[in-house]
Amino acid sequence: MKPLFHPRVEDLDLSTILHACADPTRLRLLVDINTEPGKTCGTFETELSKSTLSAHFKVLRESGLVRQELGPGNSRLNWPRTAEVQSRFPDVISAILKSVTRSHS
Amino acid sequence: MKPLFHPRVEDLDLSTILHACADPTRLRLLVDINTEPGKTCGTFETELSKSTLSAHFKVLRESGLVRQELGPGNSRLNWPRTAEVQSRFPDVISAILKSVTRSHS
DNA sequence: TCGCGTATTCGTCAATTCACGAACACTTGG
DNA sequence: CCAAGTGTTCGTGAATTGACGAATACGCGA
Repeated sequence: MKPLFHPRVEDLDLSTILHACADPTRLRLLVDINTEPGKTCGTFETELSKSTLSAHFKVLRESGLVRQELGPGNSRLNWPRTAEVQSRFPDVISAILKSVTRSHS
Repeated sequence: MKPLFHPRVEDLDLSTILHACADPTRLRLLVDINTEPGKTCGTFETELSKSTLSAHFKVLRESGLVRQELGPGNSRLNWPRTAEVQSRFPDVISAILKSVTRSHS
């Protein structure tokens, strides 16, 4: 099987990361992954089709915001790479996540 | 003449703001505006055409990141609305701006 | 090995984005 | 009033995005 691509920390690009966060669906996914690390793709609440959701996860993964690891039964476990991203761009992701959870409550 | 539209603070939308920041050109403009408040549109270093640049300023303005004010000779003075944006989404913009200036030096 | 569950890939499609030049609008100095 | 300077608007075109269903790939339990 094909290994999933993940950018190295030194290759992270701020514009790419912001673009990944700029979509409401992806921002929601990112918050959920950070709230409940290790969730599989099928466990997210959404109205979107599987293929659309898969594409969004791909954007998050290739931007470096999320690490996807193979789980049981061909599932993907989604882990936040927030700490790694913060090492390159301090406070950016944490501030975004806080703003979302804050305005949502 | 037509007054330029500016969103109210309570109408700011995080996804819209992140989208505005996600373009490298606009991010650069935003940094420049914050570094040197009051610059006119024509004083930014760029290879882009006037119409393209004008469109980018419009995105920044309509997202709420920048206030454009009429200056002498039909020019536009560009002011950051960073403080206002921060009141809705604390630390988001400041963290982004710091990351850009930091990685650029 | 067969079938089920999970997720990706592919092809398509409508909508949006980003770029440009030409034309227009507005202010100001001569 | 005219010309120069500054930006916006409009029409165009190429590229990207975001959505979907159908088909495919993979792991695992029976």
